[in-house]
Amino acid sequence: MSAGVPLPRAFYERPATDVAPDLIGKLLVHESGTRTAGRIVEVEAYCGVGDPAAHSRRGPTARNASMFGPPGHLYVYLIYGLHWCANAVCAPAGVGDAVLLRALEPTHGVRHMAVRRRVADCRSLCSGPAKLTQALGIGGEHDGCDLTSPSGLSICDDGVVPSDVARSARIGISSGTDLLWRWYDASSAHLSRR
DNA sequence: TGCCTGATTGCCT
DNA sequence: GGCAATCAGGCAA
Repeated sequence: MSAGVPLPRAFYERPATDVAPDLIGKLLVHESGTRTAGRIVEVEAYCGVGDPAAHSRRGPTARNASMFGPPGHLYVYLIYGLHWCANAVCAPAGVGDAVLLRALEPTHGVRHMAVRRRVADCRSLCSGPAKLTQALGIGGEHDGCDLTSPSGLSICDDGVVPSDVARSARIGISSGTDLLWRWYDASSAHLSRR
């Protein structure tokens, strides 16, 4: 089963609100001896300075540096002291746009994901932003890695087109909830749903 | 220097 | 449904 080819950097060099809906249906792939991958079924856009809910709203810091770096790279951060979350950096360097990957439908290495997650239910493997990073073995060491290279972490297009993309307000934030910047595949059984 | 909060999850009642 | 786990960034003193 092919995982397709990595998306080119030009794909990411647009506002996060344009990139986010186009990421639904793509594959997040991690080549680390064994391949683990999943189809993206839920994302949220965070738009740099001006977005009250974005980490980048107050400009670059040591933590969010990669969010202000060139597009097509990964921004990984630690939340609540114990959970890693992964974002695809968008727009030209210096803007601070990123798309949070919130849920995947497991496609490759499901058994390996189950071991990392310590759960058997397929729907619990990647149905949340911190769950998918644990399932794919993503951590702080992957902050800033290039998603357009086929080795390591990448986001690929295998030609599959999502059938039913819907949008809503973002989840888990206290401001900016009036913006409909969450996109998801309404036909998927692997959403984070809360 | 110290306190508070957070793009979450999972266990307990 | 409620809440603890656990820590770095951001801001007040």
